[in-house]
Amino acid sequence: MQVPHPIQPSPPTNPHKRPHPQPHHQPHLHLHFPQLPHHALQLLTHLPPSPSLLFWWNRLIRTALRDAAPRKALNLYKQMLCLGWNPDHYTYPFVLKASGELPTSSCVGFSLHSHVCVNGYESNVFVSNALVAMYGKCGVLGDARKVFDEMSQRGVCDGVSWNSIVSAYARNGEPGAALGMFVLGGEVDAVSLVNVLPACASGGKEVHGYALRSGLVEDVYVGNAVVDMYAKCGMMGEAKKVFEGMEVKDLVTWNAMVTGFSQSGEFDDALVLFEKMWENEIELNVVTWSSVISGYAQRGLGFEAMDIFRKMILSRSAPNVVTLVSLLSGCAAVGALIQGREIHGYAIKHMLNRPYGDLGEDIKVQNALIDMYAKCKSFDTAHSLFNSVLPEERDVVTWTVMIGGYAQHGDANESFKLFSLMLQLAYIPNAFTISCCLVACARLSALRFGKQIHAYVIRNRFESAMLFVANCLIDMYSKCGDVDTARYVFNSMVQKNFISWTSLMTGYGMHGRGEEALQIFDRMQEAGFAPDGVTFVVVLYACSHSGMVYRGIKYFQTMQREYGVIQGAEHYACMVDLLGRAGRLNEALDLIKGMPIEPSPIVWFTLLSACRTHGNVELGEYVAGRLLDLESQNDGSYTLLSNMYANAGRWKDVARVRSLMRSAGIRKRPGCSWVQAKKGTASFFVGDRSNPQSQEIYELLADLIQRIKVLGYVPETSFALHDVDDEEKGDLLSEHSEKLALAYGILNSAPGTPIRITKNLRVCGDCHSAFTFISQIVDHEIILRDSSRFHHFKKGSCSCRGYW
DNA sequence: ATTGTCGTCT
Repeated sequence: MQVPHPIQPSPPTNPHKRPHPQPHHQPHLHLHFPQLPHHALQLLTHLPPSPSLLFWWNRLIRTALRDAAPRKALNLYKQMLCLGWNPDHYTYPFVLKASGELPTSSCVGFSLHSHVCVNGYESNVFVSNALVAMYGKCGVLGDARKVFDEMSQRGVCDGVSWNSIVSAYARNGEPGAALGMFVLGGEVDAVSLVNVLPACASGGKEVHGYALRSGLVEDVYVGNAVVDMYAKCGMMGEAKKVFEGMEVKDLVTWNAMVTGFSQSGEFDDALVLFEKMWENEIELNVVTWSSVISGYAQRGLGFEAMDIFRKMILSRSAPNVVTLVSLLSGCAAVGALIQGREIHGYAIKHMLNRPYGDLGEDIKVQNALIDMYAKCKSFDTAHSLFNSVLPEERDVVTWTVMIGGYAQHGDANESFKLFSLMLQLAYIPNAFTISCCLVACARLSALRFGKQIHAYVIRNRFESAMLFVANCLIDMYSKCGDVDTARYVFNSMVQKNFISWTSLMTGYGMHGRGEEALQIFDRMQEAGFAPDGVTFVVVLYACSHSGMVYRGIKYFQTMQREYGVIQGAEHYACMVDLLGRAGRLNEALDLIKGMPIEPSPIVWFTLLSACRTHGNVELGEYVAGRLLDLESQNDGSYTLLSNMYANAGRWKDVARVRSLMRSAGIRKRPGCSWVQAKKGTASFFVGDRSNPQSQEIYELLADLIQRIKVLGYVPETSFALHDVDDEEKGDLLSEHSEKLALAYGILNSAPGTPIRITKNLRVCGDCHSAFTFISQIVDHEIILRDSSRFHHFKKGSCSCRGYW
């Protein structure tokens, strides 16, 4: 068979096959190399290996690389090996580049390296340079450096070698080493600048200056890298200046600006630029679209992200994995299940299980889908999707999204099961996994499990993520009722950030330890952290839960003047709570009336809650009216109003509210409590008799109530009736979920150990009083967490000192 | 032949 000469290939002809239709915009390609890959491959597979024809294999591999199909390139390489061909020093740089572009493991790279050595090409400078680059992209810095050092010992390093090693350090989070090698390298070209600019985290003014002086800034790659460097440093002013000064801009330049604005919080500017790209009829690529979609998604604007996606499809731009992952995270953020399903359909059709597609890419879409379904509370779909991913294809994110989904939106116990299964199957959790488990612990107040996770963290050093993990531990310990251990974790931190301080302060606030919270507030400022809006919410919350009315007012008054933090609706809500708990209802009302911004439902709700506590029906009715105008679907508002009437003995009004609720189709959320004991977590609804120990529980409860009555406990009948629901029988005082949980806790805990109870709603007043008395006669400290705060009952008193 | 810019998840 006649084979075209390799140097000037003439088109191979096959009369039996019509040429494939070629895109119209590539006429030259069509003329010179029609169907090159297809026919050449056919020829090559039928020819005996010969060095003079190796050219064709190399050419095929290069073509695959140009088509951004590295897996295909590697398959070609495999194929040629199978057919008995020997690669040469031209082949290796291509295949090494291909393996570097695969998002998954370095295994391929290692075996290619061994092929290189076996065939004796490691002394070729091109091959060695490609090896350095490949190891850099696979994140194997040590081997990149080893190859580089061997070259430099032989004295064969060229400019490309230096550029490659700089790039290796820069892209693997070693900016210092990258800059060091850049300085050592001496010879500087455009590529050197492009490689070193990402390492200039705190501004690369010098490199930018050099680019200007040398004229290399004219190179559009260099200009883009400069724009991107400023954008990543948050110096959008500088970025914009460079952008406007660039004579040659390309799509990447625009994209870098759009992303820069979006990531530095100036999303409106990003959108302006995006519009401008439309107007200038710049052909947008997948990066542009993904960038805008991710901008919306990160701001929780899932529906807007969806609109951009539709626009993208209409303009015939092909979404890729990144686009879908961004989009799904937007759907997850707003719980947009329908839209999420739409994306799922799109993914099945266009994205998953493609030939030459990469499994390492597929798993990212799968993870994002699982996350989306879990956050949209479709746990069955999420779990079956999770199960459908083969265990060997799962990665740590697959596990983490599933664990996190259950922890935050579903069954936290399920998180624990998954976590232990994950460890059994020898997957390595990362800081995010740990964080999700700690969220689950906090939700259930599962202190024992939380301590096990803490122990795991100590055994398996989390080095660079330790700050993040420790912050999560502080939160977990606080929410599990052990703020002293939270403090211990805080004290032992080598490095603290804003979140560390805020978390601990929140912890003290929750436990009514306002003095300590305010000490932390002062120490935090001494440590150089300026308080912001969130900090003041925490401060005011701590004051109100500790009865520190005067100081709360003081902070509220000075936060704007002295700290420059503008008062938002959330701060007003805290103040209403603070005044309300102290019984200063009219002052709270005046505060709301004087608000410069529209009062949010939560502000009115807080006042209504205070009206109920203090039995001010007249004001309560007014407040309820305002509240229901704003938000008529919240079961809590109706319950408060009804309880308030019950308190005042106005049973007709109670019935009126109940029927109002019924006609609006609103049901009271049932109270539920759970308790940790030796046997694990047990949960109880009102009048619950499903627990196997039910009989003992009710007997113990009756006994306890008899005994505390002697001590002066009087059942508060107003509360007894407050929860009476026409449909619910047996809603008696003694059957409240928290009382059942307490009895279970006493039955199943060793004397002297604290009993930890969590309730989904606010604790009822009668239970609070009963708990106080019971703590006098049992050998247990009782730690009760309700939806508002913690109550530590000890020897006949409660930590909330009446501010509950 | 080899080194180069922009977008993603927990």
